[in-house]
Amino acid sequence: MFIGEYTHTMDAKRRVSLPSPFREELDESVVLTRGLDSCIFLFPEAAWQNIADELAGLSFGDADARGLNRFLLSRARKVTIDKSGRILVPDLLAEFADLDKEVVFAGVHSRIELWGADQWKRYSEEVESQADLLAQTLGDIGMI
Amino acid sequence: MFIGEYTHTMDAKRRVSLPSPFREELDESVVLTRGLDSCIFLFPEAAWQNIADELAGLSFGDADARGLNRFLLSRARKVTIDKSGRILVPDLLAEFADLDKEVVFAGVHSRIELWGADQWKRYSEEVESQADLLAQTLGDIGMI
DNA sequence: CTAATTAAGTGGGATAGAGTGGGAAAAGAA
DNA sequence: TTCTTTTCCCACTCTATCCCACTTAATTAG
Repeated sequence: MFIGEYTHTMDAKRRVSLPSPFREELDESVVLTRGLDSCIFLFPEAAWQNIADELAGLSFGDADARGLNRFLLSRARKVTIDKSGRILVPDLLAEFADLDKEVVFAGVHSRIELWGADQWKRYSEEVESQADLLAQTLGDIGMI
Repeated sequence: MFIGEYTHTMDAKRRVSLPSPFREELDESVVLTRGLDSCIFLFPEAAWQNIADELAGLSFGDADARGLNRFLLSRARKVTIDKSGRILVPDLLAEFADLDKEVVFAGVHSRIELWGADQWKRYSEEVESQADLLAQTLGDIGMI
């Protein structure tokens, strides 16, 4: 379970350090894939395996299922964590999420999301502006 | 298990490099055959053997089974990976999948699919346009 | 409290390997 | 033979990867 928000810089070689609190829960490789709202999802390898298994269970004969399998699997990448705790962001994904220097790591349940700093800021503001909806949800889950 | 999308160029001799992450999981030869949705399926030799066995087990009297057999088996070709990690795409298959310069390799579970860049782009957009089905499935498989 | 030590985050250089193109030898086809 | 296709080899470019070093912050020792 990943929580917290960290900002790190991606260098010219598209390397970024993983926040050290997250690193402790990860093995030597992780899976990156396209998420929703132009962010990247990062899964521990084991968690990804579960997702892949679910997908494999969809019918091969069904054209929609084939499409989803292609869509979700092809956009994923397994990347290894180097000796100094960094990953190399594949350029297709960096482009998709519009990452440049500043990368925000956000822990969300079983996954970590990678956002470009600008997009993250804009998205956060948008969510905060829907304060009453937020309050409603917090109430529903018994947090306040 | 193959994941990821890679674009490589096929030269005038119809040679294409296999993406190096895939190469690690392959022996010196692979099997190419006609796939569904006008792409080429690439299987590791061992996996192909299982598929061929499965197909052989299908009822011979069933017209659909015979059709599928012919479709998948008749144009299957075993090709060897050369010293620099390339394969030579048989021209019948290249023609079938309408490959020209840009070839997209898509890892989908136990197989790798080869697409012409244009067809891949068109197909991806089509899948992406089904946003509600996509969101539904993401939820179902526990990705979000 | 200060000095020494460790770990985290960042940057750069060097090397090995991936991806690509082309030429020449070898094998078939006409 | 002659022409084409395949196979093998070499070479070039670019990028990923490895290794080392610097900085800052946090931790520990004296």
